[in-house]
Amino acid sequence: MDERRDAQEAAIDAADRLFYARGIQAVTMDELRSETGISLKKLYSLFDSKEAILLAVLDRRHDLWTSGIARAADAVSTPADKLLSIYDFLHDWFTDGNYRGCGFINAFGELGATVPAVALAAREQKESFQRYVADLAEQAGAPASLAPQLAILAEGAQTTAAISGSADAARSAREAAEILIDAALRR
Amino acid sequence: MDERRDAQEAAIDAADRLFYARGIQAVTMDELRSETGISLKKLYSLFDSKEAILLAVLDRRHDLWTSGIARAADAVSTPADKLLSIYDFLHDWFTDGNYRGCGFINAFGELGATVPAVALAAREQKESFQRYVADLAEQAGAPASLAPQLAILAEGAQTTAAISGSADAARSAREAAEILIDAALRR
DNA sequence: TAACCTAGAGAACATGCGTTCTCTGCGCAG
DNA sequence: CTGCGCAGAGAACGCATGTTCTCTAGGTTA
Repeated sequence: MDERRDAQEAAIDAADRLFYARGIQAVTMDELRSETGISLKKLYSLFDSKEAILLAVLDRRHDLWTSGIARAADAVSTPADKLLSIYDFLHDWFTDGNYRGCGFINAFGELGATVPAVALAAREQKESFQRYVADLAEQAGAPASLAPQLAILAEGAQTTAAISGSADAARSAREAAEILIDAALRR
Repeated sequence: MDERRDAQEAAIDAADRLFYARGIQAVTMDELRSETGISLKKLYSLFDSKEAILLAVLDRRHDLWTSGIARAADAVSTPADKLLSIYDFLHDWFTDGNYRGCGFINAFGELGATVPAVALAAREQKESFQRYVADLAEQAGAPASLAPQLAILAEGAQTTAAISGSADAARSAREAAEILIDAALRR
């Protein structure tokens, strides 16, 4: 009987879409009900609270991000190319039409100060990404200073693309990353 | 009789502090009243709505940002050093204890999708910064590709510092900027 | 077939919030 | 000194929202 899981997944899916598109507090539980076709009673039997739904959404977003950059990395072979593939992944994301920034940064700005679990989820997501970049940079033989620089480029591209509405930031970040990687390996 | 202006400034000041520290929707008008000592009636005679207060807050934040980076730039002489001074300014900001990310990005994430004026204010702020960087990069004799890269580093440093709670991102961004500027001028 | 039980729908509740309304008290003119 | 007008404080309003409660319908067992 994992129709409970199915219902949870459907709710998380709809919540993710609504929260991301409009902001978390702008989405009411009633809207989530009409969007999913799941009654409020059922929603509250699947999750403890709206906050619990949000945390599940962030969890899933973390998984999607992780598998997305891993898939992009699988398409190339060297560690340096895997690092650069991050910005190609970002470019694809930016151009998908519904892009509105990093969901973790948005959630952090809106609720990070009042809901500690949200701040924690954002921190964990960013730390995990930093580790991913650091691992690849080490494999490429670069000094430890490179990884934070590349991660900052990825973060900056995300917010720049969100506010400008253009995907150009991904290209600029990739160019910058190429130069930084070159410089780090050249020495 | 510019005690009206004074009262407005005081309200904007308190609203900025509260909105920035906790998020906009987390701050009630009643809290703004008790924090400023200005009655609700008076607040609503000074501003049309809570949204109007927020827009005034963003306006002031834009002015403070602009004058802040200008002051940092005044301390050095070459265009390249002025570009690098941006990251020193960021480092000072990150270490001031109450740093919680870029106010425009936070406002954009929370309300950008539902309040068009907020999205507009964020876009204008970022465009203005991009122009500032582009002007300095041109004065330095760098190709047009440099400015977006440096702006992305600044944006990324802001979000990284916000979520990690550390000011290290400013140092990493400055190191990266030095390399990118060098590479852009060398060729 | 009948009694019981479970699960679900959505009405209801309590609270909180942006905004408005009313009443008080002070200053000033006559 | 008295009556008038105005600014301001904060109580009140109406609405929206997260959460809970009740009532119904369908299925299962004896």
